[in-house]
Amino acid sequence: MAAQTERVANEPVAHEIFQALADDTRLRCLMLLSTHGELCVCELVHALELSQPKISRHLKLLRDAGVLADRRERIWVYYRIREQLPAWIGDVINSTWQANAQREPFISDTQRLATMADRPGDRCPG
Amino acid sequence: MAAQTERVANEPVAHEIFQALADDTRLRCLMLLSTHGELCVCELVHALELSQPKISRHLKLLRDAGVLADRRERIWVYYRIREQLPAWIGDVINSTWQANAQREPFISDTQRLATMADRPGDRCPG
DNA sequence: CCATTACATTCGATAATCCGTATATACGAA
DNA sequence: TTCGTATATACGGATTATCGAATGTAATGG
Repeated sequence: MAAQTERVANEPVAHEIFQALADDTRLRCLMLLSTHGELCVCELVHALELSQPKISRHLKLLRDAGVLADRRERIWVYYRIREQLPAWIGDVINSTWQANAQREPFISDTQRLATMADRPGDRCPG
Repeated sequence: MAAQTERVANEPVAHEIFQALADDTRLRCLMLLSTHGELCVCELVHALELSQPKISRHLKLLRDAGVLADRRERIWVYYRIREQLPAWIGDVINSTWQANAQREPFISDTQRLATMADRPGDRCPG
């Protein structure tokens, strides 16, 4: 009798996926995540040079759209591309990365992330 | 001295492409065009069962985004996916079609197009 | 307890998007 | 020229997106 309210995690509707990718900030986050596996909010804030609330809002939207998953570890929240993401969406993300990784703003985002000091994941900070 | 106003048809920015695909009507048009090569406005109006101004507006947006090209033949205007479209965008469109062709509303759109009477391209109408 | 750091959310304003309706334009036939 | 069909555009209103600034919450350490 809960058929109406049951949440079966339907396949996402295509145009809603594209809407999730249709923003510069979200796409920049996604591009970094597509090659770095997992990143916490503060790493994305640093790499994109944008305000923390702005990044946070966009990550939430990507999570609600079913594209990202998150995980808290100590004080950090790590976002990643959802493992159960339909294959075609993964293909779209990968095609986009392949074709745009060498263009701005993705080059600079990648570089700023690479040269970021005191990243949470770093071992043996001392 | 016209460097500022020169139009070099730059590679489109990724998030702008996704924005063009981020609408149900536009995506439905694009899915039909991805398998039918060329369709005129009235065929899309029939297949999608939407108003002509609505279809027309969305086609214009896709053309302005660099995704579609158009061609007039007699009283009809045929739209098609632009040949010079960057490969990755073609890949995105094809992935989307492969993964969604068997879902609504794309099934019904395809069927209504197939059963449309008096299509402009038809030869020997008598 | 308090302070700090990381992250999330709310609020209010601005801007962008989308639509229906009405009208304009283009072409071909008579 | 006048009409009919096909397509494009303009207008106005409703909805939705996005943002900066401020505030709220969660975890850690002292």
